[in-house]
Amino acid sequence: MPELPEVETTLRGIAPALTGQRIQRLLVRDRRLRQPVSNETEALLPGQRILHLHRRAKYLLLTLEEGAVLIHLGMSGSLRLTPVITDYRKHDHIDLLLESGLSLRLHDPRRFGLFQWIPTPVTSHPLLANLGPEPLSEACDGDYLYRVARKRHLAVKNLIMDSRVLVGVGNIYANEALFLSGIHPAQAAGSISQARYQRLAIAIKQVLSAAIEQGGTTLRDFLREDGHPGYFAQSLHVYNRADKPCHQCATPIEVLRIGQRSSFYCPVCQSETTPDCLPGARTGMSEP
DNA sequence: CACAAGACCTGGCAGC
DNA sequence: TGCTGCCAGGTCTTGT
Repeated sequence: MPELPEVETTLRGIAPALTGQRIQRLLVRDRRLRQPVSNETEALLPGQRILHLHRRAKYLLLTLEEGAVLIHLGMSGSLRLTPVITDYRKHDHIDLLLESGLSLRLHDPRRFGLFQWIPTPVTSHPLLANLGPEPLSEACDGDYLYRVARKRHLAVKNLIMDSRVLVGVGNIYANEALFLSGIHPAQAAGSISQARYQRLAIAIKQVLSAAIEQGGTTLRDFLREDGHPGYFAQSLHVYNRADKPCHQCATPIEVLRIGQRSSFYCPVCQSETTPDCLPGARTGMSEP
């Protein structure tokens, strides 16, 4: 599943093949994505040079001579480079053919992804204008989280998954970061101490960084098949581990619905009475 | 304004 | 074996 680390890994993987390349042709086999691929997109891409690529939240941005291409992988999307555009599979919706002969191909079974030309400056685009800070940036720290959580009553898990507050933290990493910082996912955001938010900020960075490092696995995958589950699963402490023993205290992991999403937690390590110092003993990634 | 729930879509899987 | 129904994921939209 494309979470931030996978998007970052994808970016690093495709950037060398795309940077500086001129787009020869855009082939749209199925325009029905989260937003239909616009006529503008089809008209404006061919002939333009890709100046550079970067990531914002889970969006990939290809900066062109005029405007940019905004790509999102949704829940099931993947990008890969292919030398042959005639050999395509089901759900290979888009091919962006480059002058090198390689093609950037979007594969997305559930079609929640996005592939759209947008004008510059991209930061004023509605989809990008209201995004919170990057979790790996200095702007994301305990003081910031504590500040935005003041007087908020929603579950802390929902707070850190709100893209206006913080981008890139999906369900898996929200669960993991809350475990590492000893916070119950349903606890009201405004009731959590500043010290605990310091731990949470560190845990978010830690879990995302670790996953990006393991992205090497994904990197190899996305050039061939779409790299599916399992690649980071070995490192997960709570996600998808209902009834299995907590890596820290052996208590069975519990599951709860918060904001329509499965939330996994250890009832002992993640309770309001868990002292701030207890999970601190964790080295981060105790081996399963 | 804050928050919750719904919608979108398909593949995979459990249960019959 | 095939059918039904549920679930997963991210984020925008709608409802309370």
